[in-house]
Amino acid sequence: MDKQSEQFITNTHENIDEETLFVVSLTFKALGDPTRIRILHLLFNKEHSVNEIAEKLQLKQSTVSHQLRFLKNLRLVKYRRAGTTLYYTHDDEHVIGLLKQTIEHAMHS
Amino acid sequence: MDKQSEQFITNTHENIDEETLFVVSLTFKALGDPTRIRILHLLFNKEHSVNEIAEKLQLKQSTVSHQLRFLKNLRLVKYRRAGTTLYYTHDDEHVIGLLKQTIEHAMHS
DNA sequence: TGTGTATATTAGCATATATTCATATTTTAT
DNA sequence: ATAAAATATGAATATATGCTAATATACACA
Repeated sequence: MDKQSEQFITNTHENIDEETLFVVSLTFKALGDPTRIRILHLLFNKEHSVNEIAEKLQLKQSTVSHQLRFLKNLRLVKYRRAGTTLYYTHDDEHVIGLLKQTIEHAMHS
Repeated sequence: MDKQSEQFITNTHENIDEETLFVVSLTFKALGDPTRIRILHLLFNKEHSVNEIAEKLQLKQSTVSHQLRFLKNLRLVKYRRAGTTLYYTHDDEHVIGLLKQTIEHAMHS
């Protein structure tokens, strides 16, 4: 067995494949910013428009819009339109679960 | 009831306190980098020295040392000394759990 | 004490990221 | 068609982040 194959096999359980690594790090990166955490937290229980989010969290409309685009690209949020208003909700139960878990853990420690 | 108190109360369940927000975002930030994920993943099952990590993951010793310091500051890893060699292990079951969950989820989707 | 080995630290650089301002786009209602 | 309201976008800026080379430190042992 040549060295490369050997290394491949011996590392099978220690290496993550590139694609998984990419997805996992992106997921955590999305949750690694206070503004995005606050937005997602606000969307825990009910939908909010962009302006509602901006007002409740004291952020610029532009900031909220940028972060929502980020979250939407990762399919972590979705929206429904009502006239000119867009109501955003979360769209990834797994990620919301991670966030809830971690908030719980941080609060009780 | 004055406006400030009113706002405080109505926002009680929508706002995260500053300290929790800080801890949560730091935790996710730690997991939001491919290199740190690979290191933690390598430490899932057994301890590794700095050089072992560097060799297995094809990273510079300096890079590994820097990331280990980062992880140690957050108490995500610890080490034992054996002569001049430091063997690192993970040191936060909750965070390792988050990582395992997310890797599992990413692989089966 | 001197030498080799393992790890840590410092400084510099390049890239990534978050926010803001200004402006554009989209939709609705008149 | 035009105006108003809500949201999105682009560009600029400031800061954060990760990597690297070079060097320093810590430990073991002759």
